[in-house]
Amino acid sequence: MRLFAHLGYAAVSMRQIAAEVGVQAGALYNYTADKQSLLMSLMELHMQDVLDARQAARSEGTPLARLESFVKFHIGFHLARPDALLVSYMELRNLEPENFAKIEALRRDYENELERILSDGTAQGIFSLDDPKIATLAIISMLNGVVHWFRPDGRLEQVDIEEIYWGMVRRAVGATDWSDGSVCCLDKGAIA
Amino acid sequence: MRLFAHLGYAAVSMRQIAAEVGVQAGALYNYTADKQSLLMSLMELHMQDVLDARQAARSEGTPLARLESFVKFHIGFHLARPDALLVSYMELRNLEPENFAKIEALRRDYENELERILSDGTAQGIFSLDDPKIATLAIISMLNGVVHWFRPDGRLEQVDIEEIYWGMVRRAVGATDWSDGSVCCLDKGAIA
DNA sequence: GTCTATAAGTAGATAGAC
DNA sequence: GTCTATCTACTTATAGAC
Repeated sequence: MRLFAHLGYAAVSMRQIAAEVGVQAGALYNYTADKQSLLMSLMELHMQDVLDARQAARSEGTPLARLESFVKFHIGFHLARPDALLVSYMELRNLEPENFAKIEALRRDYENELERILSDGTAQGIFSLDDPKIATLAIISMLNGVVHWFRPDGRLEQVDIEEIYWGMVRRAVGATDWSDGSVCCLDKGAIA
Repeated sequence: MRLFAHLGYAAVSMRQIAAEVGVQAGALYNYTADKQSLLMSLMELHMQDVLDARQAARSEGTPLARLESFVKFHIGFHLARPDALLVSYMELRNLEPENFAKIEALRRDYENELERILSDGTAQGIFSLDDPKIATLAIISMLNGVVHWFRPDGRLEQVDIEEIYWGMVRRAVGATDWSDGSVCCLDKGAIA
């Protein structure tokens, strides 16, 4: 996973992988049918990991509370697995069509929760979104970007990063009902 | 550029590139010293393209106006060149160190404008951002995500997409002074 | 279950004819 | 300036000894 994340699937040879785990190339084939299966296993296990962890963490509540839970979960979960996130989003094009379809389905399951939250919140007038579908993709992209700059020994702790991103997402969706009692995005008339 | 964008630099052979442009592999070496130089040329020309176009389009004004200009420029420019954007952000790891440093410097020049806008707006109290540096990266990530789903023949026009993303960014930065006269992100006391 | 050796194919890059 | 042919190295994957 580390090699695929840093160098890319196509640029990594079975010999490099073997050297990294301390065996010769031939020995790898006792554990995987071929290189493609290895990539697929890594991605499938990770996606199942994400879905299971999210299932355990999700809870009912207002769309705003569910959104906060989702955003902080996504950041926190992937800050602990930056390589897996990089591979999951950058190596999709190296999956054979059948494998691609499976991973895409899992990814969609995961992202559907966010889309549902945004749709619910918009329907209830809690969020102000023109297009919850695109907002879903935009938010996921924004959150995923964290892996490109995050360093475990950097100036920010995980919780700081969760709060910064949560603040931006909360505002981006135009939430009108803030947990701290403040309000957002009223037009002039509403105030006057 | 199309091959690198869809298949990845490492997965594309010089023979494939030659076939795509209608020559034999050997003929390519009349135009590029080697494969790495070809990637570097593509990326460098694109980055210079972005910087030149942005230089021509940028204007003075409030941080909010400058932010709107930047966001819509970024979306519009890259919707016309999705392959170039994909390569610029996904093939950085395939650049040799010296080339990587050059491209990174150009990318930083470009993104520095956004960071400056966010810093200025925060200093003036127009935006509410905890960390303009991270907000810069978050916004760029969000905007770049558009290439993963955009299809020229899809349901949305370029201008629709610009507006949707601009709306999300405008709210994400916590802008208090809206061009249409509405306000955002006042706390309860300010209204009462 | 790991090794060495190797098969069969492809990679980037070059040489020299035309 | 493009071609064919080729060099050298490396690729994935397999075979068979231990």
